[in-house]
Amino acid sequence: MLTKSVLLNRTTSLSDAERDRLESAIASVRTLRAGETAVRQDTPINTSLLLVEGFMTRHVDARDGKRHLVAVHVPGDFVDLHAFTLKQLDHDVGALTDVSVAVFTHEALEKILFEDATLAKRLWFITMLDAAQHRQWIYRLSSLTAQQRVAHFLCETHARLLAVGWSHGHGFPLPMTQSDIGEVCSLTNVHVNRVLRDLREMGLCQVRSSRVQILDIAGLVKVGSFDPGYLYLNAHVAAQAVGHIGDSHHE
Amino acid sequence: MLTKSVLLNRTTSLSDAERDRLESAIASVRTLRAGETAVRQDTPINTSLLLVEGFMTRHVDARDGKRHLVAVHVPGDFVDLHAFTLKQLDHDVGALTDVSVAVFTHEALEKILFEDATLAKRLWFITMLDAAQHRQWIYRLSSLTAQQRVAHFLCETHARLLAVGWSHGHGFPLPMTQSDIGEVCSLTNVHVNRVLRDLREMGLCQVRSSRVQILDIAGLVKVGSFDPGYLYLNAHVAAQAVGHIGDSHHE
DNA sequence: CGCTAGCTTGATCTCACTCAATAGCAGTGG
DNA sequence: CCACTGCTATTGAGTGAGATCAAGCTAGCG
Repeated sequence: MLTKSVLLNRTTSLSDAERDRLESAIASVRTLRAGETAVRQDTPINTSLLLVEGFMTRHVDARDGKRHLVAVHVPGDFVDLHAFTLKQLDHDVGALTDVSVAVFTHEALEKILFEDATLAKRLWFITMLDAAQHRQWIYRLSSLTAQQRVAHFLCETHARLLAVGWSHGHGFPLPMTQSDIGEVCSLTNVHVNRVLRDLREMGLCQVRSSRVQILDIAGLVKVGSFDPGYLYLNAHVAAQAVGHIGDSHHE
Repeated sequence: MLTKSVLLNRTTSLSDAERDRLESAIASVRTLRAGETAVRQDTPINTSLLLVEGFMTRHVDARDGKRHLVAVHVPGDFVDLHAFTLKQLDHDVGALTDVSVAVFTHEALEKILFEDATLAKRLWFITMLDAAQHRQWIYRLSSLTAQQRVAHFLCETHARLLAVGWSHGHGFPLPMTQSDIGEVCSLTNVHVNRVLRDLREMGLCQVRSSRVQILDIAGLVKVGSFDPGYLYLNAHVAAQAVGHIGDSHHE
């Protein structure tokens, strides 16, 4: 089953029994079209979604109609597990591409919480990873320049996709427009464009139509001041994410 | 006991039994001097701290020596409960004032997780509140101007202090320098100074030496586009936080 | 073929930063 | 008591990174 491998990749230390348990808690698998809103702000919900395939976003809408992303989700992410305790969200969840998601009822999660504290702690951990990423996004917005922010975001996304096998070190899918990237880094689409040109001319990476090609990961990491510690990756993936492992070891 | 009332205020829906249970899990109470670092980044820890008295911060250090706050903690906050699952933090925790903190061993928390799933879920919820605040900080940095950011931060802090009885609607303690506020809002101390002057001249609030006096909460809320939904407060406090309850009802 | 969404480049503007100087105030020590 | 130090607050002048405005380009698609 597809979800199984996704769960395996994401939370590496999950035991077989735990994976089985989680998988059997899946109520259904839904698909959404690109652009659809999966969960709307301030709406009571009693399910949480695990992203199986595709990309999703979480974003807050500003009063003036602008929006800002607070998270980009890749396959294997539990996109709104935090709703299990919050019961309603302070932001929207949307599909960036056509996606398929595994639906967990909160009832089923409650059962896990009461019957398998170890697994519950893992789920809690997953939501804490999310918070750690939020903190890094705060750091990115507060302390980095436009060029550094974009580089940092690309490094982060690359690292996370590496962890789930969606990148092999040389490039990865990124189904986002330059305006979308702007909504992550708090930049206008115009300025994102200029920054991407700079990164290209510096020989670091090429970003075009839904795909990022990495030319010099170590350089990109340096420009973005990227340190993957906050992603709590295993050492091997972390090393690869910052370019400390030669590409020749892989594929 | 002091901690009891703090716990009561913060998580309103805690039952007596749960409060007792939590309180009995306290291993010790420590004090720290203003400026001390309670928890250092990337250092393995096996305790979590509940702030009983005083103010604390969580901050990430940038490469260039600058730092940026990712959270300001008020009495009643579980400042590093997230360490229970993460085991080491991606940021520092420091004391803004002299503080006293209740120490919980992760062993004791583990016991709660295994024996009292309902209480464990409340603790999980508390960590999710934290994440919700992180998201709002991202929104603040990305979508608001300097003036709006400062107003928003003041509204947030006021709302949180209202919830724990440290504000009565007209003012509250805020032991932060203008540079500290700058590290929250990603502004220089010089600009924070100008913004505070503006807010004063607009008749909204006065911020001086560790104390904020609120002159027009509704106006401040409006300037900061503040909506306390993300704090998940009870309706009464939320209404008071945005100035929808006349002051005459209180004190 | 025309339409639309996304990408690209140039010119101008502005909000907040930087640099700089002064003032107030608490603590400290002679 | 005053001199001295250090930290915080305040105000002014000049600067710059990124926004805004505007125009043209490219490519997919009905």
